Amino acid sequence: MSGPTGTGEPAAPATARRPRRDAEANRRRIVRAGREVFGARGLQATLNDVAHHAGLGVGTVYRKFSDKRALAEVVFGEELDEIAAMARDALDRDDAFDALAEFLERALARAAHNRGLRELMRQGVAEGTGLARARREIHSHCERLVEQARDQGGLREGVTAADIARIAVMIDAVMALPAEQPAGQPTEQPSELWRRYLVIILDGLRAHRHQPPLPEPTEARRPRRNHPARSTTKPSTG
Amino acid sequence: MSGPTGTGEPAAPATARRPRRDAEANRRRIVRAGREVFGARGLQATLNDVAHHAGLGVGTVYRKFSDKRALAEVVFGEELDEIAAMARDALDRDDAFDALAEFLERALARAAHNRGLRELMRQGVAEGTGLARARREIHSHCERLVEQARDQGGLREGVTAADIARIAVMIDAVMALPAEQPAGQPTEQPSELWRRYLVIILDGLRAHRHQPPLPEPTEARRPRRNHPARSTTKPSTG
DNA sequence: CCATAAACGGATATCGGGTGTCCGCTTCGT
DNA sequence: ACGAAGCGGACACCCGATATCCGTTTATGG
Repeated sequence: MSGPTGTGEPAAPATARRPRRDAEANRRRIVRAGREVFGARGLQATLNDVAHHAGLGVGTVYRKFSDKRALAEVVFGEELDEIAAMARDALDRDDAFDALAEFLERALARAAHNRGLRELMRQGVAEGTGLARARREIHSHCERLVEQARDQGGLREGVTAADIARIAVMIDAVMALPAEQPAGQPTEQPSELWRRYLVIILDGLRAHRHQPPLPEPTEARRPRRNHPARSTTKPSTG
Repeated sequence: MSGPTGTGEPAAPATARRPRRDAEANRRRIVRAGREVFGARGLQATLNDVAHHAGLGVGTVYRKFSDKRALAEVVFGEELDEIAAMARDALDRDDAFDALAEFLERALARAAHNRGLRELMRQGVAEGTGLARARREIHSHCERLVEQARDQGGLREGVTAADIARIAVMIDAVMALPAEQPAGQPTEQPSELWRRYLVIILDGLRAHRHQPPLPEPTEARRPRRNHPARSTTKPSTG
């Protein structure tokens, strides 16, 4: 991430004096705390929260990261890079549809435990940051995966990489749900309910005999059409 | 919130003096403005906003509705009642799956133009309000619809009314997306993209030959299991 | 071991925006 | 026309996030 250093820290002179050992360690502690706090409480956690969680003073945090955005950029940059790696791995699989499905499952499982990451993806990522780079990498891997899956005949006609991103958004929405507990157990562990809907959606994404084309290839054209929610395999006798 | 009257206004004595004509008219204007403003800008719009939009002073609004919640309750009560009516209508159709699909489509089309309504559904509805009543009515209609659709063999095994609600939440999530415009037109009309995903999900909801059971019937049990995202009709040669 | 610069801590000033009140003015209704 | 009911909207209040400032502590190397 050198060259276009857009990470948020004040640039040091080329002939940089080596910083104090403990200062470097603290920086790492802050990033770690950031990951934990943002993960658990979301982006709305304050840098004060992060500082306290790291066992450090607010001042220290603000000296190393000009503001919350700067820290978030580092924290979620790492996170996104790991997800990009998952996508890269998926490219090696034989069955592209399965690869896509498993990638989604792995990436979303990661997101399920990381509220901040989910919020970040929802509100989008500023161009020119390391985040944007990782996001782009993920997207391009997905494009290739989608293409392969379609060539292999496993994927419904008309599905694009953009769809994959939006499916992630949808699944994310059910993760964000209040998580009602029907009866007893006070355990507040993250619900696994989202997997249920991933299965449903993946089944809707598979190639079948006589599927009608999906509406709205990718833009918001043509508000014409009467029953856009009517689709495949009607239970008709035919 | 005494007795069943839970609408939010300060209760008047039983022998109520008829209010001034203009006062009543203003109340209606406020509700109308509330519907428009909350619909367009979401729940975070202030009562000041609503007042201004209604062409009235803030004081007037606060005299009639103690706070934003009170107004929202009236505004979205009406809205939810209309959706409940849609669900009731659906019960008359012959094919229950189609009825369900069309209900979803109609209700979501409504939601697509009403940001406030969507926000409200996302964050849930306080028990004891008129909203909760309407929500319950919708839910129970959905239950019947789901039951019928399953009996008719059109619906995948294990789908419940709660799923329907969560599907609405998922679709809502794509409505909330920033709505990127790929090229030219500056028109900011509400995207119809969500229909695409409704189709996909409905296809995943239809009964097919040899579908495996959905994971997690309704609660968050069993974190065991290795590939929960693997499902139907593998492109296997069989 | 001391001197000194670097790093730290955290109390606190600042800011911003939503909320809801208050009271002088206007309008309705009789 | 007169009093009560209703209205308007400036503004005081509140709350929480942000970021600074400076006295104190600590690493480092001479």
